[in-house]
Amino acid sequence: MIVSHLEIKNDHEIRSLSHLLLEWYQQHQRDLPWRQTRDPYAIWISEVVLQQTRIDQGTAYYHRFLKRFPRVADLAAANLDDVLEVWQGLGYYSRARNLHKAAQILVAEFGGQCPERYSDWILLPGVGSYTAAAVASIAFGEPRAVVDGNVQRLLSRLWDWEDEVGSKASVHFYQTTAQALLSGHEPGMFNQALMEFGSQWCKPGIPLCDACVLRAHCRSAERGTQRDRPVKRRTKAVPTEIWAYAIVCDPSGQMWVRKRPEHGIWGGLYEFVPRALYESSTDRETHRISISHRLTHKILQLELSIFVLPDARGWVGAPGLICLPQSDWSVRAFPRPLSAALPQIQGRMSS
DNA sequence: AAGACGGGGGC
DNA sequence: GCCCCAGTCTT
Repeated sequence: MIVSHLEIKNDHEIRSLSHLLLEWYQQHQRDLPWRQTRDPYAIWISEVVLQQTRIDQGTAYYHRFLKRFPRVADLAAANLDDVLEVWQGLGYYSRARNLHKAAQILVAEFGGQCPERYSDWILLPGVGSYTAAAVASIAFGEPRAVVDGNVQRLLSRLWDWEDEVGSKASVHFYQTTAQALLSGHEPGMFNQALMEFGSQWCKPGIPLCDACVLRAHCRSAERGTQRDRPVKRRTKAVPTEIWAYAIVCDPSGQMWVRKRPEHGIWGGLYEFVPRALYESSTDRETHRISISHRLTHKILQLELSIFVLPDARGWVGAPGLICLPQSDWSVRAFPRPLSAALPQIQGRMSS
């Protein structure tokens, strides 16, 4: 007979674990901005900002986003370019596009109100099982367990779970185990306790096992397998691509740019003129800037060739290109490595 | 099940 | 240089 993994720890131990966790949380929880509100919109924004993003990096964006778009209706009514401008530099720009679209859906189909239930949240673009569970539990008390990277790490160690993250069995294990632990507790608080503990104590690499209140319940600590949990697929080699751009500009600060397509890398952001669109030119490049930029799945070797013309508008560009005065640079969202190069480009334009 | 999708920080 | 981060969507 197959024994459920939950039976490896009995009901009593499950209750003991969750109780210890909540006690730990009362002592160690951090004072984070989104813990000061019950506004589902603000909590939703915080969850999306924090997807695959460290709290230290995301916090400023959370404040900036809410200040610029305080309510659902403000976000829905905004231009996508303005939303992306606020999101600039944070990465995973589909999050901003999906937030914008979701806000418009809420206005059109939910009367401009945030839904309460997981089953409604999960319907929105950019809201997956984690975010739907987080908002429904934290803002509305729905007993729906969250499973994020912190929770996976913690649970994989407590049970010394050896299946690869992402496998069907693992998805089921993490979800049902977190849900069992949640049972009988205040959902929003418990979910945050679970994540906080994973983040602050059950860390990647070397966790704080010597001072861990759950140590007596941890199969991984018992076996010494902490470093190998959770089990992840081996990372593949990251290929390099060369992206060549022409900076077609003039001393007054005008510069040709174009908006990238909505889908794919840096979707909806602005970039310079692809070198291929300018290669018919007989102009000589005046400067060259090389930038290596590492993404998760590829390394971009950016080659920026600067062409300073007497008057940039004198060039007949290609379809889709626009000539931007310098005063408009800051209101267009550029990918990080390109925006970082702007000051250097500006320096070369006038010299 | 695997890959695309950013950028930054820790060691 | 490698890992990971309050993940989601597409193929």
